[in-house]
This record gives sequence, structure tokens and C-alpha cells, in this order.
Amino acid sequence: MTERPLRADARGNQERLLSVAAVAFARDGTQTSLKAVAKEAGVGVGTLYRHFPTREALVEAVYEHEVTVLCDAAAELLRALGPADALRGWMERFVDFMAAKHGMADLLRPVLLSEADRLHTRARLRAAIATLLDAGAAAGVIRPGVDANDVLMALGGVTMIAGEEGQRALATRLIDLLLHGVRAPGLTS
Amino acid sequence: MTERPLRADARGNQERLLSVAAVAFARDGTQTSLKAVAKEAGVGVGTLYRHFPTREALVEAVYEHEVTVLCDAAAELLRALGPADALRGWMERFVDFMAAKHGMADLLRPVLLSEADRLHTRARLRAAIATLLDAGAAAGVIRPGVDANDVLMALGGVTMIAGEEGQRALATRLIDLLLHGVRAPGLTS
DNA sequence: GTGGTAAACGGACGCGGGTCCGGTTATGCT
DNA sequence: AGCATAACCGGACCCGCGTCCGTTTACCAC
Repeated sequence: MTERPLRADARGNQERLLSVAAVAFARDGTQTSLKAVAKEAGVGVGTLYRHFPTREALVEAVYEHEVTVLCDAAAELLRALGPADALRGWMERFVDFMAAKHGMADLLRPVLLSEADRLHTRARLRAAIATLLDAGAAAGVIRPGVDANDVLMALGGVTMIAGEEGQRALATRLIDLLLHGVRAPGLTS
Repeated sequence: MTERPLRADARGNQERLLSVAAVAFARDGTQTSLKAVAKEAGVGVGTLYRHFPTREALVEAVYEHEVTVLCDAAAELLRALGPADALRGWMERFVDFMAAKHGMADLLRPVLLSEADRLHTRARLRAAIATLLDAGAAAGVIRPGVDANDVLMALGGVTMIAGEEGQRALATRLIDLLLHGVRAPGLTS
């Protein structure tokens, strides 16, 4: 995002877009009109698209810090809980985070599958999951060799189908299924 | 869909919309312009929306027969394979079907979560999965009590994240995860 | 056959997505 | 300080979505 220093005017426009978008997303959800965001930020819509080529790029930038907090939670959970409970807790936080940002689930696919991963969102989420999987495998409760990227994609799928408010019970059950899927053989509930 | 007999003109319009849409979806994917579909069918766009209130309603109607074929495949697979392999095979067919219809994955959420389920698409898919799960439970290879709706939603999630052409390897791995999730305890590969 | 009317129609309309081009401005060099 | 120009700008534009209202038509009762 900062591979070349922006001119002063561009930097100001970008920051204004981010802060206006954060308020608009919180108020109206991530599907809010980008024309209205541009207008409220005092820039043309072409400027918005220049800085953030897609809606998901804008959303990803707006929520970058909160994704960092979520990723950091993996190590914290491991200090407080056993690895299987930490993994469950982290997954629930992931889905809750998405549900709390209205319309976020719709944007997940491009974010998780983008080639560029400009803000390293996918890489960071995957690393958090890998931390949890590694601890679980070391403790003998998670199958060794489970691919963290596969788990991230599966969790993304769960979120895409069950990541809206009001779907928490379904999300929990699908997380259960996923946890069964990564569990070491021979374990029973 | 036929809760009240349509007037002759309306029935003709609906049939023409379905056949034009089937060709347009096959050629351009399910995100093709509905305005163009209406125009090619010789009807106004308001007419299209009257018959099919949403894009997914049109898609669901166009592919109704193929969904039936997919649902019928569950019993066929059970006659040819053991229950675990039949379940895997059926899931792979589901994802392949979605991948073959460009843009289908984007429409899955409303179809699977709609309250109305007017064409019983969700109910029929769920019944197919229940058939496979029941056979697996009876054979001792699937955990008893796994909810067919949960499995359908999980498979929907897999399809939403990995249901495009070129993603078959990822889809297969996610299906593996899901199958591990429903497997009876104590079984190893 | 005729008349009434509910069913059904077409397309204009407002809206927002995303593009693109003529105009503006910040920056670096002399 | 002045100049050149690449970076950056705003908003007009085309497009399609989804809505809605005046018009048309099929159907039913007499």
C-alpha cells in the first residue's frame, strides 16, 4: 500500500476516504454506496477507485487493524486454554468479527483468494491458524499435517454461509464439524 | 411455482424467459445481464422480475432439472459404492455441478438460506445428503446424529469458497476435511 | 357475443457501479 | 523562483439493477 510515497494531497485524500468509509461501513454495512463515501470524503469517485481498486480493497484497508488484533488473539488464547479450545475460540472470534461487520461475508472470497494479498491479510490469518494447529498437533489433539490454508478456506466457507447476525447457532455447529475434521484420530468427545 | 394457473400469455413469457436464460447462463455465466435476457425473450424487464423476483430465483428455476438429477445420484451412488465413498462422490458431483455453471457459487447463499424454498431445492439436496448419512451411520462409518442440513450448509460453504473452475484441488481437500468431520470416531484412513 | 376487471404487460426512471478523459497540482530539477 | 511534467484529480458517462405506473390483454360471468 505504501510502495511509493504518495503526494501530500493523495495521502490526505486516502486517509479521509478510510475514515469516512469506516463510519459508513459501521452505520450501513460494507455494501454502502461508494459514491456516497467518495462524496462525503470530498473526493471524486474516480479518486476512490484509484486508491482502492475494489470495494474489498477498501474494506480490507479499513479493517486492517482489527484483523491484526484477531491474529494476535491466537497466541493469547493458547496461553489461556488448551490448543483445541483455543482453536475453537479463535474460530468463533473470526466468525463473530465477520458477523459484526454487516455484509463482510460477501467480501471474504476475493480477500482470501486474491493473488496479491497486498495487506497480507490472508497470510496473517493463515499464520494464526498455523500457530493453533501446530500447538494442537504437538499436544496430540489435532491431526499432524493439516494445512493451515485449507483450514482458513474452510473457515471462510463457514463464514460465507453462516456469518451473518442471527446465524450464530449454525456457525457454531459448522465450526464443530470443522473441528471434528481436524481432530486427531481415536479421540472422542 | 404453479400455485395458480398462469394466463396463456404469462405462461408463454415465463417459458421463453427460462429458455433464453438457460442459453445466456451457459454462454456468459449466471451473472449475465438480466436486461439482455428480458430483451432477447421479447419481454419487458418488469415482466422478468414479476416471474422471477431475484436473479437466484431465475437461476434456480433454470437448473431445477439438473438439481433433480444430482439429488437422484445419491441413491445411485449408494448402489455402486460404499456409503463413505458414495458421500464423497456425491459431494464432488455437487461442487462440479456448481463449478460448471459459471458464477453459480455466488448465488448459493440465498438459495440455501431462503425461507420459502419455493422449488424445494434445499429440501431435496438435504434429503439426498440424509440418505447418504443414514447409510453411512448404519454401516458404522459416519457418526450417528450428524445433521444433514449442517452438512449441506458446510458443503455450500466449501462451494462458495472453492467452487470455481481451477479450484478443484482445493475443493477436494475441503471435502476431505468435511468428511473427516462426519466420520465415525476411531476410524483411520 | 359483450362487458368488466384482475392479471399481466413494457419501459421510463432513479440509483449506484465502475470507467475514462480533460483539467489541476505537487514535486523535482535547473 | 520558474518551469516541466508525472501524478493525481473530479465528475460526466455508459451500463445494468430493481421499481413502479399507465396501458394492454386474457379470462370469466352474464
